[in-house]
Amino acid sequence: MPELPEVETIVRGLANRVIGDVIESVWLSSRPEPFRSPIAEIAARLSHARITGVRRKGKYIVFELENSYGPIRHKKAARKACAPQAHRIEWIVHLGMTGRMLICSPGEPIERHTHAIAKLESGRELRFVDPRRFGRLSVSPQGTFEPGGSEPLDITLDSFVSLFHRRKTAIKAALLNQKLLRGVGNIYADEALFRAGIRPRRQAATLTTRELGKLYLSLRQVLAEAILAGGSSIADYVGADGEEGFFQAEHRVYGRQGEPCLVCKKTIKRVVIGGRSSHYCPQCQR
DNA sequence: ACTATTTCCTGGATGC
DNA sequence: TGCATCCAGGAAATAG
Repeated sequence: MPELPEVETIVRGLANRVIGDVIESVWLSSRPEPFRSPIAEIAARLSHARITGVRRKGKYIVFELENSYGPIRHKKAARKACAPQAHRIEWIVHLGMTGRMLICSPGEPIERHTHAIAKLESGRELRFVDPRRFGRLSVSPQGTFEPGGSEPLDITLDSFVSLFHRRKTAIKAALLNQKLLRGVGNIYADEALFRAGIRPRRQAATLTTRELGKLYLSLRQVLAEAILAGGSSIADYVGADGEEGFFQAEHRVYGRQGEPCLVCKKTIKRVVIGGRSSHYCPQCQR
């Protein structure tokens, strides 16, 4: 499941290979689930667009595009604001659980569950494949796409503390809430809580400032380490190049229920919080 | 304004 | 072997 470090890895891989390339044509599947903009609009905006950048926002991949058509005309909003940057748009992709953005040569067989193919001038193809169709794909005028929440690697300690210190929910649920922090998913929430010595069920508001400080550092540390390792690859996830990250070897609690804690040897537990499996050490986490 | 629950999806694992 | 059932989970929608 691609979370912040995986998406960051994918984005870096994509940026190296598609920036400057031009989308010649686009094919979109007739299954509408992944598409969050009208199919005709996606096709029109992507076709003949030059890819000028690829960025990550939370768990979203943002392709920055320049095309020769006019601005996207959304109902009433931003009509005047569009004028000066009329040709700049963003192609937004969320990989959901099982989504992958592949760079392929045209001869490669089309995988089952391929929902979008962008043919590039360089002769390669960008393919969006997603068996479970939890992934999302849309286009929007540049600068208008703004998922809620703060980037965990940019937020200050003070802002981080103020996000959580009054929350009534379990800290695990709060970490997964994308309106607070964006990009943190199940794996890194569990790993950060383990490193901080905090049980996932603890109500956020009961955490001391000291504990929140520890969590802040733990989260940033685990995300940074995972990015350096190229992300985790579990079952469905493979990077843009098709290579796998290797951070999963560093997981200390995620998926290790029943196994001994690497620190104290107590058995790692698995519980469900807010419908999400949560893994923790009953000895090291309080 | 929050919080909790449900929904969407398929393939792999499990059990009989 | 075959078939049914369960489970994984991000985020939007819905309900409380």
